[in-house]
Amino acid sequence: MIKNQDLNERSLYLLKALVERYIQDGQPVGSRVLSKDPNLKLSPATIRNVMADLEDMGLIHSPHTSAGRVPTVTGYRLFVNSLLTVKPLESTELNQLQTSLLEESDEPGNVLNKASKLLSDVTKMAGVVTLPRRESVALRHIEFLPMSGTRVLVIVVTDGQEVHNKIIHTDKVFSPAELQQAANYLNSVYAGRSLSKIRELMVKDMEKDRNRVNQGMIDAVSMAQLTFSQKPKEDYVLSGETNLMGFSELSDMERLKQLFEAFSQKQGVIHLLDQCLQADGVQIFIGEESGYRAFDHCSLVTSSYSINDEVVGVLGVIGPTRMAYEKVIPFVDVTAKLLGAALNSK
Amino acid sequence: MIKNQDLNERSLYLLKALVERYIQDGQPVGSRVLSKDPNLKLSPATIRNVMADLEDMGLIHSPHTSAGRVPTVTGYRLFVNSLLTVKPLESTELNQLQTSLLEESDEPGNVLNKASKLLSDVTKMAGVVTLPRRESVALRHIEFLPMSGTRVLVIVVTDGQEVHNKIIHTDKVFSPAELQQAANYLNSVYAGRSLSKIRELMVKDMEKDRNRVNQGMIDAVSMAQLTFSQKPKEDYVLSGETNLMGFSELSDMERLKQLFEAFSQKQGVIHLLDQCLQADGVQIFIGEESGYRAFDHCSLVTSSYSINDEVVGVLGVIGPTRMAYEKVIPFVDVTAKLLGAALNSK
DNA sequence: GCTAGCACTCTGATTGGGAGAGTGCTAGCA
DNA sequence: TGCTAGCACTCTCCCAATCAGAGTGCTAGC
Repeated sequence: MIKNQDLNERSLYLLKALVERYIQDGQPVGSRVLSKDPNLKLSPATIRNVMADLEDMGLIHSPHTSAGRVPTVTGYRLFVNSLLTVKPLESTELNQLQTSLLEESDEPGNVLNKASKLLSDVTKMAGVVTLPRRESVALRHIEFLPMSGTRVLVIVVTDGQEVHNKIIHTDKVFSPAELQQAANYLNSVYAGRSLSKIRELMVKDMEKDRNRVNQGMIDAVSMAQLTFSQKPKEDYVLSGETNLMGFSELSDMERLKQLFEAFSQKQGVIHLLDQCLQADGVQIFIGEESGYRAFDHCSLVTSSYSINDEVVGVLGVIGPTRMAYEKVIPFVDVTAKLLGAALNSK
Repeated sequence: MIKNQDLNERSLYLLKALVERYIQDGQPVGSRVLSKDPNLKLSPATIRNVMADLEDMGLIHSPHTSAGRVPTVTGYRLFVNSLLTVKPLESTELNQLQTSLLEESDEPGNVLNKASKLLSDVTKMAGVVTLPRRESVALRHIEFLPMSGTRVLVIVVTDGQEVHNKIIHTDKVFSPAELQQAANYLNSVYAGRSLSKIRELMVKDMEKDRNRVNQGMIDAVSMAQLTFSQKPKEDYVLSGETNLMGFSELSDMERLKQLFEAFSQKQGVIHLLDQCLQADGVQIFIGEESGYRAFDHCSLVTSSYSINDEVVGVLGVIGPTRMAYEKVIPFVDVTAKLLGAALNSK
């Protein structure tokens, strides 16, 4: 990896100017243009020499002989890591964000939608927000409804403002009253705990109270186990995909198709986003760095968000590698914090 | 409107051949090509004369002087209305459809997903299925959960395999027990009725039993009214949008963007689909016929589907005007019937 | 009423030239 | 040694011209 020590200050400044310029107008940047930089009192010829060095180091590259230079992924990376001067949000913008996220809404789960839309609207790129991981989120309420035969509809309400439902197949047929009883039992004992905790507790409780266990409790627990046994399907909310169709770097239909297919297949994207769960603060994938072909010509700026100090999800922005990182990064950062706050306060 | 009486048999046959040919290979069809049709023993020159007539009537048109002919919307319309020879599904295909739709799944609402995916997979275009209208679907279960302050989370389970939830704001703060009671009351009295019926009944019941009404009932009914007062947001499941990116007639990025924006804004598309709720059997919009700019270069083949003999939703296929109507039409028709059956049987 | 023939038109692919932009290299200057 | 001026070179983009191919409309004749 290239560190900034490997380059003198002038080269770094030149790289910075070049990347900024390229991000601004999307054209390969030539030596003449850069020579006009007031901080850089150099002739085009000198700049060409420096650029040749940068090219040797793989930081920039020229599409063809007479076409100025364009940053490579490595170039962007160096830029983002050490040259970028982040523009913090203005307080008015921040207030606006805050109010629009905290605004009341009559549908649970809508905060996520709003966050996603916010991300895409502000950046004019695509916004994405993963649903809070059910695992680490507290159970608020569980409910069993009889369907035909041994099929039972389970409704799980969690702290993350989410209502999940699935169908389980029980061993025997339960009466509505029995189901009600089971739900009551589970609600009274386990509400407020995280799902992973609950799973753990259930085993212990059954062991410990073995002698005081009755059939109703066994039924209740076995139904809960059926419900929580499989990992819940992770999912995300995406918005502003269509914004991506406006970018010339994504105008290749085949590429665009692959990108959109990735969006609708979801698992690939989820896997990518999951990698950001661990990371602290803003995480960035530039171009091929994501290792995911469909995203080769995109960058992804993400940040995780938390409910009650526990990281539960990731949100971010997807756009062309040529994006205004200095604005997007702080924006994603703030939005993640605000979303966490919005989910906490409920 | 042009009727087939206005044209002699030969012209009609020629139009049919032309449309079929154009659908097959997407190139403007010239007189030479059609003259090779074994049923049409005519020289290219004669065919040109006939084509000139068809062009005068607005049924076909040529992109430029030396480029063969292409059907216009009116041409397609005549073709679809009276010339089309529909290919019924083979029984093996039908069985396959049936099994894949009836297949068990552990998530409610998944049948709709599957239907949509089926539509897109088979046709290689986009598939769409509207969610069953809650209005005309029976209430199975209602549940109130307290949130902070006067906010109450309402969960409504309907016959259409759907779990809906929304947040209402009550006038006063209710205890969990009161909420439970209210739900119990509503479930015992109104379960099994359609929502529109329930709304009607609630008013009557309150009038009739005025003397026997207690506070609990009033609370229950007022909460139900809060829940059912607004028209529920209609929605649909879309799949295979990306298939549309492969069609040359939709390769214009601006157009494509508008189409995809329409998909994600939803209301326009919903409005369009709603028009098919009334109609019996398969309904087709060709190109501009839909009156919706974003769909100008698309056709929409739809059919309504029913639960318990009541029409509750619409499903269909979206693709370029140049599509294999003779296959798509019966397929959409059958899928709608199968989906109805799948929803009924649960 | 059908067809053969012909002039005409339009597209699309190919070619060549010229303007513009930007480069690499070299030689000279501080 | 580092910077710069100058110059030849290369590549793209745009334009115009050309040409083959496809398909038409029209006319005259069967």
